[in-house]
Amino acid sequence: VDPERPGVLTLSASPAIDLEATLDGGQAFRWWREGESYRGVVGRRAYRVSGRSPAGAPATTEASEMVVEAVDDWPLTPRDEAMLRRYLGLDYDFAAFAARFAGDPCIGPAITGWPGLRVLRQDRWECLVAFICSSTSNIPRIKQNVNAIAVAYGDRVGPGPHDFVFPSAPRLAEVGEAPLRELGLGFRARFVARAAQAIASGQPDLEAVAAMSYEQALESLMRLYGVGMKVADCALAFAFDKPQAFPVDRWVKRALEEWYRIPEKLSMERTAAWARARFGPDAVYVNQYLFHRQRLTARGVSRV
DNA sequence: TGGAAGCCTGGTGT
DNA sequence: AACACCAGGCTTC
Repeated sequence: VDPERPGVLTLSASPAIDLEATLDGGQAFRWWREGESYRGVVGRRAYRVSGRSPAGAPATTEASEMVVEAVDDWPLTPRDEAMLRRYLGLDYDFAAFAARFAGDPCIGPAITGWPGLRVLRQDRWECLVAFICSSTSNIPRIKQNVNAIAVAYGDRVGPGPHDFVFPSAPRLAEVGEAPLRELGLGFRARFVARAAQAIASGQPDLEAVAAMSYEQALESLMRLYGVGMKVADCALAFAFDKPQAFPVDRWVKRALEEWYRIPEKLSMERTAAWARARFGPDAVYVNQYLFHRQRLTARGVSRV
C-alpha cells in the first residue's frame, strides 16, 4: 500500500499474471471485464484489477505490477493486500514449477505460451457452489447461474450490477430448492440447496475440510449430494489449498489421451489417480495448463 | 463394480 | 431465423 495513494494498491508478480486466463478461464466465475481491467468481489469488497500490459495481450515472462483499487474508493489496507495476494496465489513458487515441467512435451510449451496462468485461492463455499453448478454446463452459463444467486440473495457492496457478496450457506439453505430453480439452475438447484443445508449444519465444516489431508477432504466433499469427484477436485484445488488435486473432465481426459498415451477406456477416477501420481504435488497447475491449452487450441487461438 | 440413462436449459452451430 | 444438438457431471438403476 502506497501512503501517497491510499486508494491504489500495487501488487507485483513474476511472471506477470494473465488476468484473462486466470480470472476468466474457468476457475472463477464472477469477474467482469471492464475496459483494461477486471472487476469482481473478494471477501466483502469489490475491486478493479488491472495489469500493466493491455488485457488480452500475451503476458510477459518478466515481473510486472498489477494495480488494484476498491470500487468504493476508500483506502486499501494491509489486510486488503494480504487477502488479494492470497486470492491470486502470489506466494506460489511459479518459477520452480515452470522449471520442473520445462522439458515436458505438452506442459513446457504451454507454460511458454501462457506464462501468466495461475491458480486462484477462492472462497470455499462460493467455489463449491460454482462447481456444483458446472455439471453438464458451460462457462457462460455457470457465470450466469452463480451471479444470479449472488444478485438475488447476496449483500450489495458496490454500485455495479455484479457488486454482490456471494450469499452464505445458511442463507441459501433457507432459500431452498424452488427459488434456485427459478434462477435457471435446472436440476442443479437440488444439489445446491442440499449442499447449503449440509454446510449450514456444519456437516462438514469447510474450514475443517481445508485442514484435512487431500484424501480425507475429497471424501468429505464427495459425501455431499451432487458432488462427485470432478466437482470436489475443482473445489479442493481452487479453494481448499489442495494443489495435488487433479480434476478430470472430458477436455483434460482428451488431452491426457493425446499427450501421455492414456488409454481411452480408463475411467475418470483412474485417470485422475494416474495424473496425481505422475505430476505430483503441483498437479493442479499441470491440470490448468492442459485444460487451457486444449480449450484454446480447440478454439483456434493456440499459442503453442 | 462397471456402465448406461435421465436430468434442466442456455449456448452453439447449422 | 428457427431448430437440433450438445454441454468442463451427478445420481440412480
